Formats: sequence, structure tokens, C-alpha cells
Amino acid sequence: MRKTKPAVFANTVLSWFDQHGRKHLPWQQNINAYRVWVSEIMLQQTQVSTVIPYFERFMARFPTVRDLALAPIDEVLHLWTGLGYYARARNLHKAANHIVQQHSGEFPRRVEALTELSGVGRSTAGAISSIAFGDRAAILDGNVKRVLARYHGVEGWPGQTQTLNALWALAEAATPNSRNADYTQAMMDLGATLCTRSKPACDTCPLMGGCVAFGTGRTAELPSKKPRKTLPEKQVQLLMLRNPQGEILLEQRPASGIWGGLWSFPELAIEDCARNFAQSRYACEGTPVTWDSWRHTFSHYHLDISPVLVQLAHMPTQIQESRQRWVNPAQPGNLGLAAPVKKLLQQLVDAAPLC
DNA sequence: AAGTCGGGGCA
DNA sequence: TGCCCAGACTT
Repeated sequence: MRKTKPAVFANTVLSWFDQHGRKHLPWQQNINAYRVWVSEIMLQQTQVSTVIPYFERFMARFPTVRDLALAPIDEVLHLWTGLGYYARARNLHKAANHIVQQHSGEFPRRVEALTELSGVGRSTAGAISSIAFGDRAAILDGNVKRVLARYHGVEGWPGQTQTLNALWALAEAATPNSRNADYTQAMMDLGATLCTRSKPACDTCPLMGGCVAFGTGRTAELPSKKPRKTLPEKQVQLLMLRNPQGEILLEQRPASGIWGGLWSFPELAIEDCARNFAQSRYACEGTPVTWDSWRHTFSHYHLDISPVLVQLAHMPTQIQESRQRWVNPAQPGNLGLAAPVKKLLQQLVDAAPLC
């Protein structure tokens, strides 16, 4: 497969931006470096719709970098309340003073000088450089990572240094020599509105033709997700209600979620009392006997299962919904059973005589 | 390289 | 619920 030349890639993105890009966000009006900077900081790890009212209030109170520098930090933090990541506000205030004192209140233009500002890393510096000054500088925020990882089929989690370096190289190579402000905004718009994390709108994406992830049907796999060292652990009790005939109560699980649509035992939290649960929900009496627990592992978590057998002296009166039924553990019939359920039914046959 | 900061959106 | 989001910084 022949790689699309950078210029063609950028022109494709820019043409799409001219027709479909966002051009009416608050920080896209009356553009200057200060407004771009504040917006970029607010937008770190924070969604556009959340930022908008904060940005408006912030600009009304601190129209210039000097206003911000002169304000008490408490007032800055007050306007930040609810946005989260409060170190951003402290860094913003610190950097404002740095700009006033070290740059005479004039916003620095060189990327190296921008990176020296507290809270401004490589990507944010690139955003300010390109959007506010129109210089050729690359960004690599979450949106651009997603677009590039999918388009080029970049394997690996972007948090890995190797993967990150590869993405930066692609981002730099793709950056055009003109219209840099529009290109930067276009890449973010593309990632935010079409190349979304889930259900990307590939059918309307201008990059569809050259996109590796689309061509190989792997948009859901790229970019790779953060690997989890240890799977989360959950605990559950499975209640084996056995009636006087030796039958076991099974319930059909909801269609979605784990074991969707399969038949399983009533389930209760590990901290719940099986006797109370049986009485209150099923109006039946019996002494719970807890079996040894064991671990069942799914792709995304460990489930520690504690089986609890309750032998009933009398048939419960209130049960019989369509999603419940009594089954003979030796012949459960033509039902979809989760693996642990099948295992427990077999154990009931083998080792648990009626008592 | 991994952990931390945070509130909201969403499946 | 867990994961992710216009990341940067510290350990």
C-alpha cells in the first residue's frame, strides 16, 4: 500500500475543515495568544462543552495576561472551581507572571519559550504556536493520536514511549507548510467529531480511503487501550435454591452484560446474607451452606464465586416468573448455561445429596 | 516508566 | 461501574 504524501493528507484535512470544521467556538473569536493559551489549558483532559462557560467567565474577569498575573491566586482558583486538575490554574497564574516579568507581558512565540511556561508541554506549545501565530508546529493531543494511530495503523498503547515517539514523528511529518492554524484545528475537529473513540463516522470521513484501521476493520482496536497489569477483582455469591424434589432454581440473565441471556443462579453481593435474601426475595426458609469459592476469570476481570446451597423443606409459594424455572441438575435441559453454572449443577449431582 | 490530578460523559 | 477526555508534571 502506497502511503499518501503529507501534502495530500494535509490538503484533504484542510478541505474537510473548510466545509465541516468548527469555527464558532469562543476561543476561535478575537484570537490572540493569551486566549488560545487559556483555552488550551482548560481543554487539557476536559471536554469542549464543559470548558465553554468556564472560558467565558475567565475571559470576562481576566481579559489580558496582565489582569491574570495581577489577580490573587485564590480568585483564579475560584473561577476554576469545578473544572478539576487545579494544578492547571496554579500553573496558569504562575506562567502569567512569568510572561509579564520575563517577556514584558508580550506572549512568547518560539516553541522553546512556550514550553518553559508552567503547564505548557510539547503539544500545548504546538497548539499555541500554530493556532495563535500560524507557525509550523505539530500537536499530539488525544484527538490527533486517535486519527494518526488509525490512519497509519500504529500498534501499541500511546502511553508507551515507543508508540508516542512514532505518533509524534507522524504528526510532524503530516504538518503542512501553510495554513497551520487551520490544520491544527482541523485535526482536532476530525478527532472530536468524526474519528471518535467509539462508533467513528468513517462513512463521512475524508481520510477513509487511506485509513489502515478502516481498511482492515480495526477502528475499534486502534489506538490500543492501556494495558492493565492486574485485572480488577469482583466477588459474588451464587444462590443455589433446592426444592424438596431436588430441583434447582435458575434465572435468565438480562440480555446485556455478563452472561447475557444465559441461565444462572440468583446472584447476591458478597456482603449480603443468603438467608435474608432467600427469605425476603423468594419467601423461602432454609439453612445456607456455603461451598468453597473459586475464581472465574473473564477478559476484563476476575470473579470470585462463592456458591451457597439452601435446601428448602417446602416449595416456595411466590416463584414462577417466565425468566425463572426449576431444573433437574442432572438434566438441565436445553438451556444456555454459563460455565460456572454448569460446573455447579454437576457438583450438585455428584456430591450433594438431598438433605 | 508509572503514578497523580478531577470532574463529566458515556456505554 | 470503568474508561476516556484539546496532558503535564513528579517520583
